[in-house]
Amino acid sequence: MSEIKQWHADKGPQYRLKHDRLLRVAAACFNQKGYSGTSLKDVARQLDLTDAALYYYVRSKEELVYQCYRRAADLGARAMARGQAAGGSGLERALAYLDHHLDALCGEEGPVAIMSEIPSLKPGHKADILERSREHSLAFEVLIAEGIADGSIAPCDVRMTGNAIMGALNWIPKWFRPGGPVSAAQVRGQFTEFCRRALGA
Amino acid sequence: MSEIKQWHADKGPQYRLKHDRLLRVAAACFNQKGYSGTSLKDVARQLDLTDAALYYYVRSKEELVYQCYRRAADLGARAMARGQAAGGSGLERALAYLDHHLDALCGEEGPVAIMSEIPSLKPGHKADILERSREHSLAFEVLIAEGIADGSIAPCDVRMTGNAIMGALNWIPKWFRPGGPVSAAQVRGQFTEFCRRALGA
DNA sequence: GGCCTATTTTAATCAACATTAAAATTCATT
DNA sequence: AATGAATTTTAATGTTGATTAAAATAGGCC
Repeated sequence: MSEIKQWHADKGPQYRLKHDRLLRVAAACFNQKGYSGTSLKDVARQLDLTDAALYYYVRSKEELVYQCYRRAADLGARAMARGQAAGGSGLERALAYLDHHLDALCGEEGPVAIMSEIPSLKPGHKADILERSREHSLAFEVLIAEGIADGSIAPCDVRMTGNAIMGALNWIPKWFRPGGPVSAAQVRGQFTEFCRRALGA
Repeated sequence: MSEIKQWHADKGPQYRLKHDRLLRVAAACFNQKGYSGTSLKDVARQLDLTDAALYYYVRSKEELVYQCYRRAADLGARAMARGQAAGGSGLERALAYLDHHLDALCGEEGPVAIMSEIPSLKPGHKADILERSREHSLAFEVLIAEGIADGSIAPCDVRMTGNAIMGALNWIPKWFRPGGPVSAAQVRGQFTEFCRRALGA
């Protein structure tokens, strides 16, 4: 990550804006067309740029993917932090986290990349993303465990339950389209409702 | 599909066996290394073959993916059929389906491909897989609706709930490894248990 | 053993993108 | 208007891995 900081450090706010836009557009492309299905030209076209121009913002396609995933991980981590900081029982905090994460997934922060291609990241990047993922899953499992301890969540296999809910969450970008038949608010409400039922004691 | 029938029709049982083995190995590769991360050479190596030899079984890499997905869809459809045929309330049938599908996902039928790369299929294949997917989702939603009608499932947004559970299910091959710390039987039991809680009235 | 088919290999070929280098343009600042 | 940094384009170049064609091998059957 220090590499990226250095790479970005000196650039102005203009740069940052466009770079962020790039990540969102790329995430949308990867989610919709698949990784191998999206060429840099595809991404560039949506930004009114040439494919070559992307290299001003990114070292390689691999790094573009990596940064998309990193962004996704950051958003997830932020949601998790908020959830943990929320008051109430374990269940309430878990749901608060989910609500925040859903907001990121479906809301204005733009599309978030589904991490389907972690394995084809280069070793260092892969390790980084995998570590963050594990951390995230673990944090969620802790929330569940705390909920069980305080009686707000029904006893269950924590690992399994965590995996199930994370899976359901990760899959959302597959079927949710902003501006589609279902609104972000609906998804948010109904999904947390679903989880409340699934977890509640 | 008629194309594949023709392609396979005259081949003997030897062929069929190896072809089936190919699909399983390929599915495992795609799930573990990602689509772009697995070259035909990778797949071939695991079969003690040369990459070129695969073309005796498959027209192209795209078709290999397609057939993996088709196999996944077939297994899903079979599980669904069994679930529908099972007796009991809507909830019981839904759970029966899930149990069968989990069996296929984690059991001896070998690894089942995660459909992450549908968008990069060629139009005809894409349409075919998408249609089957929709059919499958719809069938599951019907089960849920019937469960609500007969009082075995708590009222909920059927579409949303279906998507959530299908997402959780589809994600399983991402974290489940046969021979890993968690047994297939455990996953099966705990996952259906989870769904029972989530759905039950 | 000889013949026909099924299967696999060897050795090229090809094509699609990713990537790079150099040149052109934009744009703020003076 | 002139200068220099930031941004983008044009025009090659490379590389990876899919694909193909022809040749080699294996195996059942007469």
